[in-house]
Amino acid sequence: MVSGMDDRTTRVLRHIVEDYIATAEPVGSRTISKKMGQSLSPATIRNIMADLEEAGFLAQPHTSAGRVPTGAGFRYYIDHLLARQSLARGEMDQLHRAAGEGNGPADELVRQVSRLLSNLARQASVVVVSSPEQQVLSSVSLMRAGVERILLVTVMRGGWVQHRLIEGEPDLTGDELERFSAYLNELAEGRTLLQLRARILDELGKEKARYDRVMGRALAMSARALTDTAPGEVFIEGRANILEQPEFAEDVHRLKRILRAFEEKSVIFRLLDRAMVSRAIQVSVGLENTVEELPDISVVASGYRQGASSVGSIGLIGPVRMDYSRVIPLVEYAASLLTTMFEDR
Amino acid sequence: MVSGMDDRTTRVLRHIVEDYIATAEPVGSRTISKKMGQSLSPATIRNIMADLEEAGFLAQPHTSAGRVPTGAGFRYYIDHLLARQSLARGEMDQLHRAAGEGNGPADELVRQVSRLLSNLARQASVVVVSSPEQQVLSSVSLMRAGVERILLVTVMRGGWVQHRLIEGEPDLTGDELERFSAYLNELAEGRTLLQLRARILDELGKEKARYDRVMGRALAMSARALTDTAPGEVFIEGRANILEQPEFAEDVHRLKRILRAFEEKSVIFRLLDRAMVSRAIQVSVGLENTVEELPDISVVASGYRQGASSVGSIGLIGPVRMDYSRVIPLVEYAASLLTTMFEDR
DNA sequence: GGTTAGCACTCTGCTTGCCGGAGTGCTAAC
DNA sequence: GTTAGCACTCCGGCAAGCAGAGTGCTAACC
Repeated sequence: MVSGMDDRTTRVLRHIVEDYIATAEPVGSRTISKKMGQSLSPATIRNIMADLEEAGFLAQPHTSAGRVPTGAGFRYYIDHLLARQSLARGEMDQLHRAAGEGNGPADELVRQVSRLLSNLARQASVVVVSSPEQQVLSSVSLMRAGVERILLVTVMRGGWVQHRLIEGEPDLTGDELERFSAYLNELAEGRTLLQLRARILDELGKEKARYDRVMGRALAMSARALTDTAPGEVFIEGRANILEQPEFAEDVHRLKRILRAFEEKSVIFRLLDRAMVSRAIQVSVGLENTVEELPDISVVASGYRQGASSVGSIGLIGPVRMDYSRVIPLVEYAASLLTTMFEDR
Repeated sequence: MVSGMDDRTTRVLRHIVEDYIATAEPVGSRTISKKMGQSLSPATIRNIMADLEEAGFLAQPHTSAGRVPTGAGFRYYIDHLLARQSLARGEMDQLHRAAGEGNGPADELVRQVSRLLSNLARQASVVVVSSPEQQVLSSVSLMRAGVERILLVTVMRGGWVQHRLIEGEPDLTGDELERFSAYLNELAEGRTLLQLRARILDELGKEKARYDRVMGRALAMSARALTDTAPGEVFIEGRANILEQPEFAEDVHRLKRILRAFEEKSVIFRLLDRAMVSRAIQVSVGLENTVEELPDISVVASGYRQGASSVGSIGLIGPVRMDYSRVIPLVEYAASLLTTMFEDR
């Protein structure tokens, strides 16, 4: 039945969804009839609407209101009926420029792009960066950070920087730190964080035999620091855009739920993780998304890569009633932009 | 006139403000009469209220509503009538524990404390960290960060870590980087970022004479990197608490304004900078605060120090109707906690 | 002379009832 | 299969009415 809808029916569905996206109001048969050039009368449209409602694509808020697309309606629209708008030249340029301005470390880059994406789409934008464990190291350094405190700084190939504090470690001299940093760098050469850890543990066995006390201690300490894994990062920009959407502006409760979610990294991770693994853009509509607390929002997200491996994803979070035809190309472009930016890093 | 208010009048004002803080509703003469143990009849209270209104401390939303404190009313209350609640043992412990958990670099510490402060106060919490230029360096390191990219990492005494990317610099060998890092560290010893910059420029002259090309280039590069100053940081936690307050939950426009402000670092800086320089806690009520876009919010903030110098401030942002008796000690305690935490770093 | 009881007055918020508009579903005719 | 016509439903807005809360004023009280 679903796949068996005839062309006319799907055209009606498309118009309903698009009108609803534009107005946020239930749409009636009259409106659609006009929109379709009066080739069909309102009465006919009503019949078709009844069919669509039966099939689960539309719903009526109450007897004599117009129809509103259901989650399934949106889903069908996105999968089969969506006519993508191509990006305006200007928007592409803006995004490019934003990426250019993010010329600090990787997080700056990502933040700039996210911020602009959020502005262009008038939605809240989210970027997640997966834990960099699988990424290849560019360099490592041990730095003094106060009394009995040492900072282990790791820089990944893409430009991600992390630091972990090692506390309560009796002071090493500057020389020793330098010597050991150099040594660590050798070990790290071309390896991922994970591999480095293994390598260190390996080395630790040998080193012990060689009775170099300082080296031994330093190795043990690094191994320890590299064990508590950093969880990855989340950047959210344009939260205020949420209020641009009438569905949130009116309902304080929903608003509170979504703002709370923004404060929980783990929730955001769960929302975007599907996009992270897949290569194509992901659109989760309402109940489909994996987070029980937020059954009434949509997430449009796409992973970005560095070389062959996915390192994170970028996307938009908003009401189910989103302008997908515009928003999907935007997110795709932003993701591909990040991918190319990371390419030559 | 202001200072000439008799005891009875100020007691009435106090009760009105406190009742209003508790209920967010205009308060009437009857309520106050009861609250004061019926020692005065509602009619008398009404006379006093009329006086207070004339003096500018109260206002009436409309003829037959109760009274609401004005900004001036709150100000007077805070300055003269406030009975501070002492913190509950449990709250102090919680804050302590949060500080203990923030055992990563300084930003972790600050973020944890801010987050808990926000929870305890049920308001949005903000921390600003002033630009670390004036802080004393603990160590410096140059790290490879990809092709023709070098990362300059600086660690301050308090545990603040910064990194700047230097781009388009022809590659130095690992050895050269290490050698130069060591050299930079020597120069940095006990100096602030600002002083280091001066020292480098100084050295640059001499070095040129010595014809060490690598050192010269490295010095020039570092000087360049240290010139574009990082602006300091802002952490905001508990945004969702804003919605706990009826004054914001009802008025979408105000809500939007404040959420937008949260996305602009510079606005937050302006809001908290008075607290940063002063040593005592600062309470700005409504129109008093320096940011035109937000005339109807209050900021309670206090600077925290590291040793003798102020390095930032922590505070709460919320409606003018805040529970100051509770919130002021909380902020004070949080600030002093940060100060002591940074003491032994 | 300050304090208070009493009272008329005002304003809000809630409820009720009513009406027009929008939209539907059904039926019968095309 | 399509459509015109019509009865029906529901919402939103508006006005009227009413109870409740609170005030200001006046006159009496201690």
